[in-house]
Amino acid sequence: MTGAEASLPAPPRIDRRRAPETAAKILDAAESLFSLRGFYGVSLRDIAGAAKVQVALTHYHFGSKEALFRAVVDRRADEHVRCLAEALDQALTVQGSRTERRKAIIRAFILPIVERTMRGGPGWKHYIRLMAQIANAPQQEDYTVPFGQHFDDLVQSYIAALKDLHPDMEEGKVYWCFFFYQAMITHILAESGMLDRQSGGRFHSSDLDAMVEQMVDFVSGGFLGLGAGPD
Amino acid sequence: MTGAEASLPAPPRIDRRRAPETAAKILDAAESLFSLRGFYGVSLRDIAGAAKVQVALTHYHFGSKEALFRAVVDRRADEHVRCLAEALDQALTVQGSRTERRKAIIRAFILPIVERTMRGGPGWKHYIRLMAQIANAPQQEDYTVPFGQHFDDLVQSYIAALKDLHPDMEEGKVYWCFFFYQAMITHILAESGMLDRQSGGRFHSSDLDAMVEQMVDFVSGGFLGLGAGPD
DNA sequence: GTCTATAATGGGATAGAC
DNA sequence: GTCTATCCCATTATAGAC
Repeated sequence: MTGAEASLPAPPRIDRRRAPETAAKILDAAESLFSLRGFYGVSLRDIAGAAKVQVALTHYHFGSKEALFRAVVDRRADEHVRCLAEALDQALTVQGSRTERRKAIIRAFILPIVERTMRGGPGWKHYIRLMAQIANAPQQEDYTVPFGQHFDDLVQSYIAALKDLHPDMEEGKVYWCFFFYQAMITHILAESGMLDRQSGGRFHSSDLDAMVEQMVDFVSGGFLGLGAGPD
Repeated sequence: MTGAEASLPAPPRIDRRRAPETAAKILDAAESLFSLRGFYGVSLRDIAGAAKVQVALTHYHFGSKEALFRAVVDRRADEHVRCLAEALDQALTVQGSRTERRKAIIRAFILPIVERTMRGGPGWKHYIRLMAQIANAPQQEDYTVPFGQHFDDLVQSYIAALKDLHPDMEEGKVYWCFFFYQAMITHILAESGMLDRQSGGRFHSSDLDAMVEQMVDFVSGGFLGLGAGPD
């Protein structure tokens, strides 16, 4: 494959540093593979192979497998969190009935994620799937730590907004509602294909646009089921 | 426990096979470890170490790592599925308003699982967590196959019951509701600790008894949000 | 600073002892 | 039929070439 490397006149240091993008290629490959098979299901060889670089370059650029995993999360985390925070801010300006305002907050949590999954390019799609997988990991595996740091305080502001909107609800029930909502999102974004199988192919969990409004209505109804008062 | 087997006059092939329980010990250890770290996150050495048997015995008794994983699932799958089927049958005998009947079906899906998790002993707890982890695995990883086989047709009967109860709902919306419900359950049973962190320890996702009724009310409300008609 | 060659360990699986 | 000693390869990590 590397045939004809016979005559090499004098290429001094012509393309020294031909790897400004090596680290990015490794990150892209790691993001994609980790999101599909999890931290343990992917080896550095798999990642290096997909990125078409030497195995040990993963080590050179990131230090260890766990550090690489963290780097994958960190690359997009700031934008991810900031974007959700902005969506919440905007939702809080919505006027209307309590149901309308509740749905606005609910939608503000799922829509930025779905938007990035569907229209942010493959990298974002993989990143979101990876987030879902981290959130699903039982207990506090070492590698899941970065996710909690970036995310949990943002969730607090969503819950606070929903508490303000429902002073009549028991505080605990607001927590349960949002917890159930997050659980739905987490599972769905992991793209397990469950709906696809069980509906015999008639509906697809990857039809995220169609899903968002169903989900908003379902969760809003769930709040009513747990005691949210009338408009 | 089986102490005092001293005087055995003529034990021809008496304790040949002193390992009737070796396989069970391996299964128990595998069940526990797989449920915590997934298929890839556990090595046969880990399992053998936890079971206090030689590494290669896992191979002797089960043939391969993947076959062992299947064996773990298969051991309890029949009882698991049968128990859910019975719960559905019983729920369908409930009389009352449509909301009451809907909640009965919803409860019949989560309650048998929670019962086994909480009061079926550690083995069941680990098994349920393992089921959740399989359901969360993206796409069709090889090792996830057994789960789908055992489970999907059972889900069909739940969906059919809910369709019967809601002839006024669009068929697709019933699918979405049940899909959302399953997603919630799946994530929660994986025990991610998300609620525990985000509520500052005030509520625990491991308080399953407290959770069941919240969940039933939430999901029932979700059906209303997606167009289920009045009682 | 960037990459290649190589080490040291842990992985699943097997051949043969009892 | 049950278990032990061993194999070969994949894995992460490092030491040193450019």
